[in-house]
Amino acid sequence: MGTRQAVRTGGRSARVQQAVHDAVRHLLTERDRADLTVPLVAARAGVTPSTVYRRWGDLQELLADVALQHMRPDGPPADLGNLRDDLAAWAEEWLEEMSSPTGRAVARDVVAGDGDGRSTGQCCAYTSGQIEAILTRAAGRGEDVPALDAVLDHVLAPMMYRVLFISDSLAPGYGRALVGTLLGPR
Amino acid sequence: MGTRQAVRTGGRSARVQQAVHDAVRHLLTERDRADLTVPLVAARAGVTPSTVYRRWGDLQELLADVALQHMRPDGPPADLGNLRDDLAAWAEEWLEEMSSPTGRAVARDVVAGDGDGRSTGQCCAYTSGQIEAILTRAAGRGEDVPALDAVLDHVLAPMMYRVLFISDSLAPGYGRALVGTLLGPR
DNA sequence: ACCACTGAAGCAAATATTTTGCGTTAAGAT
DNA sequence: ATCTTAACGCAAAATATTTGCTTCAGTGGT
Repeated sequence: MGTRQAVRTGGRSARVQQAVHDAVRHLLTERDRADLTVPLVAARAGVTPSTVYRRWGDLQELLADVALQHMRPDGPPADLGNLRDDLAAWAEEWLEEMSSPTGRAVARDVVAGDGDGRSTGQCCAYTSGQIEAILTRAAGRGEDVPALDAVLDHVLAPMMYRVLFISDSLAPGYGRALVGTLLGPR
Repeated sequence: MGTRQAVRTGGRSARVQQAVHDAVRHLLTERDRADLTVPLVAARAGVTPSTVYRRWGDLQELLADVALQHMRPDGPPADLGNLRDDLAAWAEEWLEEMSSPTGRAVARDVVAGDGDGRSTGQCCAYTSGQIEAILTRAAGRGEDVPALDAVLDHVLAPMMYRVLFISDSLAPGYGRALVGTLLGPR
């Protein structure tokens, strides 16, 4: 019984994943999402369709995967010196990214493309991680901090609800207002 | 220039819609949702696939349409005599329906299947209508009532977030607790 | 550095699906 | 009762998906 072979993460596999992701992102800028197809993406990526089908299963899961990359935080949350401003800044930035047509589509793709709970789970992990970083930092300063769940319930959830369900443009300062409601008057 | 012809709502069209919806609901109880296809649904409904494609566009939109029926309230919200209990009862009932695997799938279908904002919009209309009925009734009694948006932000949104993004089972009393946070201590 | 092992990609044939043109049926308006 | 045309059925054509088999190239062992 030989050694167990590892999953392949580098080299050609990595290049294919990169090429396919790039192809999706590029096509999404020049065509309507409704007429994206796997063969189209594969052609643009210089890959056979069957490769895409075997790795991602179907277009929905591929879109969810690409959407997740889009949601991955690019760095630790900004440090403005106090909890209220840190949370408000993070919320406003999140809204800025997610309330655009592109952002809304990203959110929908994440929700739509998870047979199991993988993509939504990873999405939660990203945002929870960012919020936790903010809370931990504030606790280190000696501030009173709310529970992570309270922030999810009363700041993130309302923003996500509006992004997913309501297409009206959002009032500026909405994120900051939610933080104000959570933390109470200054 | 002749009279504009109306959309057909009754007779054969209605029967086809009914048959197709029934077929989807039935198949969903005996097969995994991943291997539902339009031809399969059409066969069960006794209809040609092209009929389904022409009326609904694709499987996702059909599933969203069926999911919407599932979310349509079956009556006015229960009247327990005061705002707090009315909201709490409504929230708990909503959770009961939507936190099951079936309920989660329904929510996901509504979000996934809307190219425009039709299905999410209708979904909002249903829930907003129910909440508004509760608020209006309470106002008629002379109670202080929160704004509709406040209920959406701090009661419905957190519940929807958990249904869509977190697969853990929900703590009993979660809906009532959210209402408590919104309305303040009794 | 080379080799053996095998996961992942390519290719192409077999299936399944979606789209489309056209004839037919029946809902709704006059 | 009659007319108009939206919506359905059918079948052919176009696309997309699955699958068996072969080839290619990371990864770990020597």
